[in-house]
Amino acid sequence: MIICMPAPIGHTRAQILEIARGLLQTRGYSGFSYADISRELGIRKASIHHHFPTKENLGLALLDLYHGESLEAFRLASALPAEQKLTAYFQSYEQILDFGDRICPGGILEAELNVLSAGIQQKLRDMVGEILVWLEQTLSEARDSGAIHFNGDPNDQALTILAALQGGLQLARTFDRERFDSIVRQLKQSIGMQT
Amino acid sequence: MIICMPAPIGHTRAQILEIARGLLQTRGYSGFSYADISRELGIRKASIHHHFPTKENLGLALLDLYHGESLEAFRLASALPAEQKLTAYFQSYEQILDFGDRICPGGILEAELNVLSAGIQQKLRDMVGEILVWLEQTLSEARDSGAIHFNGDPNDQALTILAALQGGLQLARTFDRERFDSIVRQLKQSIGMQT
DNA sequence: GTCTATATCCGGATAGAC
DNA sequence: GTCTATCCGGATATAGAC
Repeated sequence: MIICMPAPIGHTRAQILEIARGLLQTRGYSGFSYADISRELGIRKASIHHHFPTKENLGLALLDLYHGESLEAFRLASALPAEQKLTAYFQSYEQILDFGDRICPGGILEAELNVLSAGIQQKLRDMVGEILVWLEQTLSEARDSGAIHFNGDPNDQALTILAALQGGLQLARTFDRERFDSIVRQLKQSIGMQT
Repeated sequence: MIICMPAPIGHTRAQILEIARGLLQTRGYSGFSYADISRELGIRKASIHHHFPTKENLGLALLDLYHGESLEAFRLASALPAEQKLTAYFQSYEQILDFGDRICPGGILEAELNVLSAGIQQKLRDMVGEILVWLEQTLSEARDSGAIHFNGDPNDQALTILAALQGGLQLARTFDRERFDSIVRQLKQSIGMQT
């Protein structure tokens, strides 16, 4: 006897977020629509509005998702020595390229900043700000332990690395993946990290 | 006796391009419309279509404008010693921030790559590709002359610097200008360039 | 070169039946 | 939770008068 399996609670919501994430990272915030999600998921636009009444709701939920994943990654890395934390950090950007046409969500939202609602802008700032703090602390920690070497302010280093990775993904998609590998190689070398 | 002064030939066209440039760099390609230009310039949308029949025409013309300015900057710098060429290059990014809310056109178009027509994508690649070649050559030249010092491939350095400046403008607009100054300081230090 | 007027399409959003 | 149907506004684009 076969019992009809109801979809898990929140399953559709999660699917919408997964599809929207891909669209955001490939086409940008103003570059995707409810119709795009509808087509990919096979349900009507109105059904998507049931889960996310407005596009701003959807955008904020996406940022919550990214933020949660970011915190989880920091938690998982927290037990590792600082140098391995940095390795994992670089890898997280490399993985974005494995999905083909994606770039990092922070980069695309920063590029579109002025067309985003104030609420989304603020969440973006909060999230990227946290990543910068984590990176700065991790760079300090790694330098103190002797695992890496650089002169100057760890804050400057963190900003430069984040900016270069973010811009690097954009360049890689415009040209080819090798350009991103070059940038990672160069960044690691500049802080004396073995590749 | 006052004679009515006709607008110079091509004057309106130039004004449209100037306004569109500002809109592109603040709101992105899909973030601005003919209505925005119409409002700022004080002529009707249909009149703008007379000068640029389609938005793709306008986008291509903007890229031609940027490309021409880039070539002119290289020409002007060509007589300078390599270190001063690099100084001028960094300054050209700093100047973008003086306009307030702008970021670099290459960065924003790369972020929006997948919503651009094939023609615009190609022109973008051509232009950014030329800048990367110029930067790589200038870095080699400056290193050979002893003005700067770095290990590794000048191609990797050029990519990293371009990516960091591009990403740096996006970060600066999201947070504050000081972050961009930090990145420039860090980049200069990493190639042993005095600030 | 600029205008009015209009066509067409698309995006976000809502009402109400099932 | 999903559907059909519909609204509204905005965006690109065209026709044709001045």
